[in-house]
Amino acid sequence: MGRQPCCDKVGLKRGPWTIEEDHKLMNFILNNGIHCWRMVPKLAGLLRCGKSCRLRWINYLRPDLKRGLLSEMEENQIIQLHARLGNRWSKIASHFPGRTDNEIKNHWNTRIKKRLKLLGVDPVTHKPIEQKEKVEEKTETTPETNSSKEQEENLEVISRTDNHAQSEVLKTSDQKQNEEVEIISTDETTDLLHNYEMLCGSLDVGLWMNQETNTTSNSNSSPSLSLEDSLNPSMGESSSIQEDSPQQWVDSVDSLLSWDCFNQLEEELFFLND
DNA sequence: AATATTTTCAACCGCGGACCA
DNA sequence: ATGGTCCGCGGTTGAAAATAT
Repeated sequence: MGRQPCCDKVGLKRGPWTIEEDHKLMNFILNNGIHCWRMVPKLAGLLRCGKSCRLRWINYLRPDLKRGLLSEMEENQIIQLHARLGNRWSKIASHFPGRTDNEIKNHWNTRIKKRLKLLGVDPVTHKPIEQKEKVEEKTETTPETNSSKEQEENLEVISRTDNHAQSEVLKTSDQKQNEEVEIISTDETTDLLHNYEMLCGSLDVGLWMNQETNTTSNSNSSPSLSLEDSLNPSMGESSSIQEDSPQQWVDSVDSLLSWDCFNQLEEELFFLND
């Protein structure tokens, strides 16, 4: 099966999408639905390839996207699912309505990986990391940037959590062997979450929470979700689109297209796609 | 305040599978 | 069975933003 270029790239635009392009794509899809991505840019009057349009729609324009930071509960679920499914981000994302595989993948790579390392858990194998290796890795990956104080803190957390992490991780690594893990039964999920809650319960949550707060509180974006929020994630709802999307373009697009209107059209659109 | 470094995340690339003629 | 086409996925990149010095 020879691979063909997805499109004729000559004359096609690349890079960040403009508000105008977003508007064109949204209008087209809302009016016509999605039948053939390859035709979308031509019909919508965009100088983009179909792939680019698809990605933009799925990761950013879809009205049912749940915006804002992932809650701690969601993070924990991602870890559990990753232990079972590996890097099958689309499968993992399917458990989080309104979240995209790209978003979850990015979150995993930028935050959860670090969090697991901090807990002394290998993010790839979900097995405990030997303490020596951890120190070496820490100095390898972030040479000179880590203060000795930070390293001390890390080691402290690791030593406090290793025992619990080990028992939890050993279980999930066995489960990971199963190739066909399409759907996790409710019982299994509950079981896994219970295990993870036990792990979390033994951690210095305050340290982690502080780090999270520090990294988010300075930004202009909406405040991170409270613990209450994280315990009560609004799975499958897109109610937070307006409140949680401070990105500047949304403000601009709002003037062109009402999100309320979007929400009304949303159902029709997804019925069409079925 | 200026510069350097790190982090984040939107977007791209290329592979492989599904589907169809 | 074969080859062509399209779509979806996962890995990677690089610009912008945030943070540190």
